[in-house]
Amino acid sequence: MRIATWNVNSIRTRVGRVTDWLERSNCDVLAMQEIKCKPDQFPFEAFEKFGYKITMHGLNQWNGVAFASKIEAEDVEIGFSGMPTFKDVEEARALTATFDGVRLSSLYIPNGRSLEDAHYTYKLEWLEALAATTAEFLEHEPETPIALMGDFNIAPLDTDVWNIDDFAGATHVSAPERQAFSAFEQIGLTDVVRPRIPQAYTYWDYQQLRFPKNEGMRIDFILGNDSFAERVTEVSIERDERKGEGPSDHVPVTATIS
DNA sequence: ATGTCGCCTACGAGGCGA
Repeated sequence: MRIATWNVNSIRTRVGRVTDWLERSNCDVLAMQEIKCKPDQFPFEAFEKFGYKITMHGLNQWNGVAFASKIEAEDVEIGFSGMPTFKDVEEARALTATFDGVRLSSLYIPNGRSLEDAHYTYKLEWLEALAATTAEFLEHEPETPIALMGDFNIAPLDTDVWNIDDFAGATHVSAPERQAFSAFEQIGLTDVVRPRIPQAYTYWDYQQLRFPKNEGMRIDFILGNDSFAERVTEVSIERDERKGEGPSDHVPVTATIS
């Protein structure tokens, strides 16, 4: 089974590129983030044409997460237990389902905006709650293979950004964010891509020629428990998907499991 | 060069979020 995660930055704008990639990539389950639409706006037919079923959660023009899969999604869960709200508003940032016995989450972690912003506190709380709920799940079902997949909006290592000196005082690299990220490792999840691809970016800002200059960030991850990680046979970061006409600012990250 | 993109409202262009 080949799975992938991709922040598509609007599925309505990107539908052609996403279905083109699915057709070429032999992907069984794609976790998408930032679909940026409500259910009545989602281009279901384009995916159905290529044999993919859509499971989605979108509330408005912001955020939004989904799966496109050749495999039936079972036990679908919107959000997660204890998921924080922002100013009492629930956001469309988490969707979980089981595919052939593998439990996968599509996650769009809050950006944080700046270290002084209320969204930064929200980001840290959101990550802490996700780790707590995941830890509880793993205690009850350690044998179930699971993976948290998505745009974490955190660069865990200094080498995950093009120049760490440019990130002084910025989000994505702060100690609290990195600590929140490492909490997933403490509860038994590991990044299944990094051991096989030690250095690569998954995101390049549209601004300031970041991609031509290869000034990117590694912020999209697949974190699996042991039951998942031991089945991984191959991974990739689809850098070519940042090229050409109308790309997302993120590229797909994939894992093949036996 | 603040070298971009995509959403919204509401019909032109500005505001917001990333």
